[in-house]
Order: sequence, then structure tokens, then C-alpha cells
Amino acid sequence: MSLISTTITSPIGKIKITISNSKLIKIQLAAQNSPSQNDQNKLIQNVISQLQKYFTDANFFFNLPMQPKGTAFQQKVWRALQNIPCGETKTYGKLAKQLNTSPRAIGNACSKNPIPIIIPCHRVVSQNSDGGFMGKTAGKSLKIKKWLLEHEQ
DNA sequence: TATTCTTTTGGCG
DNA sequence: CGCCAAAAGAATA
Repeated sequence: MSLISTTITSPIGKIKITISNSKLIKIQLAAQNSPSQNDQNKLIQNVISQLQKYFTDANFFFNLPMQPKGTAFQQKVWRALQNIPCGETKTYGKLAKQLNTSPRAIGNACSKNPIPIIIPCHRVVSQNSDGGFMGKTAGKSLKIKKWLLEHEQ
């Protein structure tokens, strides 16, 4: 098992990319200072390239091998998230109705989304507020969320 | 198995 | 119009 991680700098801060067995398994936003050593991996460079394209053009469609570790329900939610059109936002309630579940479960799954940005959990908002992002309802995470939404609009 | 986390909804002042 | 409390589903230890 080869575990590779790299940190890059983006308009929204540092992004930590983690790859295992030639699959993207984790993306961490606002990462701490960590050494970017294993960036010679081919897939890592591909991920970096696609991320940079996204930051240039939000309509870019990610095409990466992902293997997010989660339950079947979570993966179903994450898959549904990727079907949200660019620039559009959906509420937890809408997604819940679409997946035939409850909004709270959706929020739970979104909070545990291991791959932000690529899995557009930032396009999911609450009905009355800006919603949460990565389990937080305020702070730097929300700033990133807002940036991403404006970027797509 | 129990606890915790997440949003939505309804009622009251 | 604004605030508070309760509910329902799922993940985690």
C-alpha cells in the first residue's frame, strides 16, 4: 500500500492531497504546513493539474480515480452531490427528497465528505442559512465555501 | 447498544 | 418577525 500526500497552494489556501493505491482518497482544505515531498507521482500531478484547471474555470469537470472511504449511504450522497450542476445550489431537504432520506442524514454525510471541492459539498446549503461546510457553520471553512460558490457564479 | 451530529419544522411572544 | 425546542435519520465508539 503506497500512501502519498502532497500539499499545494491554491486561492483558498493550502490543499493537502492524499493518494493510496493510485486512488485519490482524501482532500484536506486549509491544511497545515506540511512537506510536499512525494509530488513526483504521476497521479499527484494529475490531481494538481485538474485542481488548477478548476480554479481557473469552475466548469471544469473532474475526472479522477477516487476511492473515498465511507459507508454505502455516504457514497450515495457523495455521488448525488457530483450531479449538482455547476453554479447551482441545493438544500439538504431537496437532496433528502431525491435520495428518499432525511435532511439530517445528508448533513451528516456532507460533514464527513473526505474529498471537498471535487465532491461539491459546498453546493449544498441550508434552507435558512449558508449551511455548513466540513462540519463547520462558520469560520474559515465557510469563507472557502463562499469563495467556491462565487467562483462558480 | 448508546451517544452525538446534522437540519428542518412548528409554535409562541 | 425573531427565537426556542423537539424531531428524525445515520455514523461512530
